[in-house]
Amino acid sequence: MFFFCSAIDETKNYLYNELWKICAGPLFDLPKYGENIYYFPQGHIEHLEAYTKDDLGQIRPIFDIPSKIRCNVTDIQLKVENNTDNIYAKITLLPNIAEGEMLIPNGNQENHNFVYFTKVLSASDVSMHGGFTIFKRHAVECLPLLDMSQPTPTQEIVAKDLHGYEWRFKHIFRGTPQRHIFTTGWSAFVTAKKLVAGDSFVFLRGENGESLVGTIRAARKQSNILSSVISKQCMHNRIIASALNATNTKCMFDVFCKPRSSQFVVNFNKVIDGMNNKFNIDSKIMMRFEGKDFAEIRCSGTIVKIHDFSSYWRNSEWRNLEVKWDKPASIPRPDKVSPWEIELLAPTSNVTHSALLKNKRSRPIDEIGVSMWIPTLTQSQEIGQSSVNSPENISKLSYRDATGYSKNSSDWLMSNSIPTISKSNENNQMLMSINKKTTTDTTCSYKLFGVDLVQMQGVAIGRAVDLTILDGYNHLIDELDKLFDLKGELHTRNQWEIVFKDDKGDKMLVGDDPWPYRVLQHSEENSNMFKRNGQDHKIKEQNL
Amino acid sequence: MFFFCSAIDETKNYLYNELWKICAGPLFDLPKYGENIYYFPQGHIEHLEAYTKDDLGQIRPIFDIPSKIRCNVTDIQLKVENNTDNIYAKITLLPNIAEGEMLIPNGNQENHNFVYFTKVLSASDVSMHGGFTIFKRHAVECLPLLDMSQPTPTQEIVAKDLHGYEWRFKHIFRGTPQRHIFTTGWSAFVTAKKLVAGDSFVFLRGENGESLVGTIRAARKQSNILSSVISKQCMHNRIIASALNATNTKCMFDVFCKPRSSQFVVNFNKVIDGMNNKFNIDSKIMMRFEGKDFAEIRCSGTIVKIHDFSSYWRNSEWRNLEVKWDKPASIPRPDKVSPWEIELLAPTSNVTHSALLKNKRSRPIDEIGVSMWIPTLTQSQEIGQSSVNSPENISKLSYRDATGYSKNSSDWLMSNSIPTISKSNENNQMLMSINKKTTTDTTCSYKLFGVDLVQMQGVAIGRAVDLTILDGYNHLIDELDKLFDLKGELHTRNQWEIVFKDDKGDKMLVGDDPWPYRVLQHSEENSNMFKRNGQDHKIKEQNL
DNA sequence: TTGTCTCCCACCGGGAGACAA
DNA sequence: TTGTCTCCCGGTGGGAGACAA
Repeated sequence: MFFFCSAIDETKNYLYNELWKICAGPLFDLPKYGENIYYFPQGHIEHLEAYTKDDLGQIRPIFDIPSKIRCNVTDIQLKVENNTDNIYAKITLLPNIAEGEMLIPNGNQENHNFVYFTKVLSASDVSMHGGFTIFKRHAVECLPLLDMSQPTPTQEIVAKDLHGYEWRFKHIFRGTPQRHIFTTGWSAFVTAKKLVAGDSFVFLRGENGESLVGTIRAARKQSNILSSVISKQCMHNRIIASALNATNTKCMFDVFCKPRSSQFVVNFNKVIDGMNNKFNIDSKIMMRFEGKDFAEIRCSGTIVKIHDFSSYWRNSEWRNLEVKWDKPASIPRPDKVSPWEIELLAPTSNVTHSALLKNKRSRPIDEIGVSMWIPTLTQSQEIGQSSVNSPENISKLSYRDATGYSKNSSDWLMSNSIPTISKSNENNQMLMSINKKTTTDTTCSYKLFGVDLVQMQGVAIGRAVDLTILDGYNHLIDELDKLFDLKGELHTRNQWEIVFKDDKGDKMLVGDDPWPYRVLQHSEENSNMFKRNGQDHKIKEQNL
Repeated sequence: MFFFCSAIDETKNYLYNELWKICAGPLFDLPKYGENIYYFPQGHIEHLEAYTKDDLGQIRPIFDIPSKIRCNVTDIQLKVENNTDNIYAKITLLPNIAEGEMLIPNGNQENHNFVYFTKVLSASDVSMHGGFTIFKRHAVECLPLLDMSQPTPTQEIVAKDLHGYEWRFKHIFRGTPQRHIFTTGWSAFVTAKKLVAGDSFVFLRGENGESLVGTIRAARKQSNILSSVISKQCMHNRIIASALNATNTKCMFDVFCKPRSSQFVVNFNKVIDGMNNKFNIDSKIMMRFEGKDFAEIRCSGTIVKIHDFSSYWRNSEWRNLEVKWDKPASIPRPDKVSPWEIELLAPTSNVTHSALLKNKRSRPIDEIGVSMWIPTLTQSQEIGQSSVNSPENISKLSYRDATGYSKNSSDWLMSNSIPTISKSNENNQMLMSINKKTTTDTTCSYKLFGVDLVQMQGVAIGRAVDLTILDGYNHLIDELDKLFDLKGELHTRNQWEIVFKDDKGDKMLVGDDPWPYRVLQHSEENSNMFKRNGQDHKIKEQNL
């Protein structure tokens, strides 16, 4: 059976959204409310065709509709299929008549803290006998603390899934050597969710103690083949009708997007930037993919053909570049890509420079291949019975990628036109200042990603903030507030200002530029995801 | 999940079709190849709406399309949903331009024999402990004989379902008192098919020993809600597009029909006849429904309103009659019906007569209410160890309905314009003659439905044929052949002719008129269906 | 630290007759 | 004849430590 059903509304709190985004993976580009996007009917058809078994061949659109339609996002609903736990987004699009962005209602996007972990399930985890082994780190950081004075400490974990259905797990600390295990309740979960080894389990715990669980299936065969009643022809008609309607009447219409499938709703600027790139035959390009265990992998290739227009869509840029990939890969890769999906690799510094000037979002890449974040956890991570909720216990989780290249932060910084942190200038200092407004230029500086020194009001305090684990300005401010025990004063911004300053002295106020949307993703040596973000165990002490 | 999938082709033998028809129930009017029908887009929308959860309210069709479209049936495929066992028919329709019937390829519709039973499952049948109790009659007549010399006779029954999947049941005769039980394998079947008490189990056994099993769900909540991705709007568009296309281009199109839902493909003559009826306010009418346990029940009512046209469809006769039912019923009944769904009850004999003249398909009804076939099984039905495959053992299964009114045969006979067998003339003689062609008018006559005398070549032999258990002429000829041990001579028709003759001496040759399509259905005191048709135990001896 | 194995035993569910409707 | 009950017992599967990677 193949049911779509919206999740129960009560569950759609911030945790629900966070879980949804974790399940969607880091490469899924969820648009924001009010965002200016391009809708590609051609990509929409391609998207839906992935879910039909009957291949009737390419159907020529009857009507002369544009290959892309500029729209504003007027609604986003994060949903989940009832029986498969597959997630999808219902996105409402309004074709925009006038240029420019919509006025976005500045919803009070409250800042919530949570912790989460994901684990790729082992054969034992899904085996008939026994339960689910929780990594010690995950248990310590994401589960309520057990009463270790007991001989075999036990508690019941209650967590809802995306449907709002409640699951109960017995969390026990036993065995020789001792370990954290989910026993009673786990088997039912595995059976109900039809989990197999290689699938992933996601556990989230919010600041109020509320817990959510989710699943991410390993890239297996697409099991959601649509009913034959809903023919390919019908889907085509539906899409063409929507697109026609959109261009003619400028009425809102809904599209349904699934992660790990054709992304036919793309940010307007991203499309424009991508098309501005001068791709030629033999251009070297790079594209990001989701590899095994949700790690982002980058593949380089060469453009071998450029289709000026599709046979059926006039002047379509959708997958108009044919690419030959440099190396074979275990993941499926398309041979035709769209300009905005890839980055141009500059063969000469000359071209690199022009590309940088033309497209501020592109950046030079030092090394092509897997560029994963390797966590360098300190020994102090072992948390004992002591309270972890005081500023004194706040410490740093330092992540550094294999190349020393601060990927996520550079994305963010580059969008602010601040010089790139890359291998070539990894020793530059990037300062973030929190200045008391009454005072002048005494700054506290933060060592970002283990690169910079840390000061506050001129006093070096040797603490760092990992931007990669933060989701936005409010979150950052929260962290800083807690870091210095400012008791919320930073939030009001009456007494403090937060300034970013690079090594050349250029400054920018926090909030001047949008925090880029991204689902953070850290891959570890065993490729399990881990995110550290919560209230109780948020930031741990680091000895400098 | 909600998958449609065509059954494996190998299973689509005659038994598959018979099982499908049994599951569809007696009221489902499956069209025939080449049949002239009316397609009602309005009814199609209503049909599909029954499977959508979102009620967006009535959507006004944009285009001006006719409320009914005359078509020929060019293909019929009997299908089954993969996970629910719900059956549906894919019917290909060709809008007909010229009047008249299509030339129907006279496919060699081979005559096959089979036996079957259905049982409404008791709480014990689906309970955790134990198996499925088979009624003794069903076991004796439909299952291979057990070796009763054993202390606990046992055999394995292997049967395929509509998907071609093979199920194995241990058939054992045990207990005190002894009874036939399916044990091993039954529980798995119940679990897999998600059967609950009240659902029905169907077992079919063909002449070659092949067995099929099926399920009929009790009228429960419709569980097949379509995906929200497939919106109501999309379905409407699809139907309107199909209908538009049909009227404009005269191209073939497919529709999917489900039993026990709006019948939007209706025989052309049935529609015309229905519309020819002069329905007025306060007209008394009768309509057939499927009651509990698939028994046909008849409900009488009064027309309280006639809509001359629908708001959205011009001159639509679809459900244009509003009915107030005389008595409350446990089954859901529509308050709006279409003329061809109901029969006009004549308040005066005058009107009755005119109705009969106008519409040869209508007939007077003696009694409103349940008119079920009550089997009058003879004691000789107890089959022992003796061979049952010889003509000597052939006997009669006599069915007679509660009113003495030979329902099925009268349908058939009336369509041949031979005087009605009804309560008023139940003592009339209806003769079927098998004449050796070389001889003249010495006839053998058969007592039909226990009314007539039996002769052959002028010799009374006191045997009868129950037309209600036969599916066509070939089947009839088979039975007669076996009845008189003619060793296939009847089939060649070289030496014999088969003639129907009524009490006024009117004759008709067998084969002159199409055997009416019908799924035979006999309801018993416990309302379980039973059909007696097989080879091994086909017709049993009757002492006259 | 964590994956896998095997052992153990409680419990579930299939299969039987008892008994009554 | 057939529906329901209870009893019985064997297999399954959840839960435990052992042990190795």
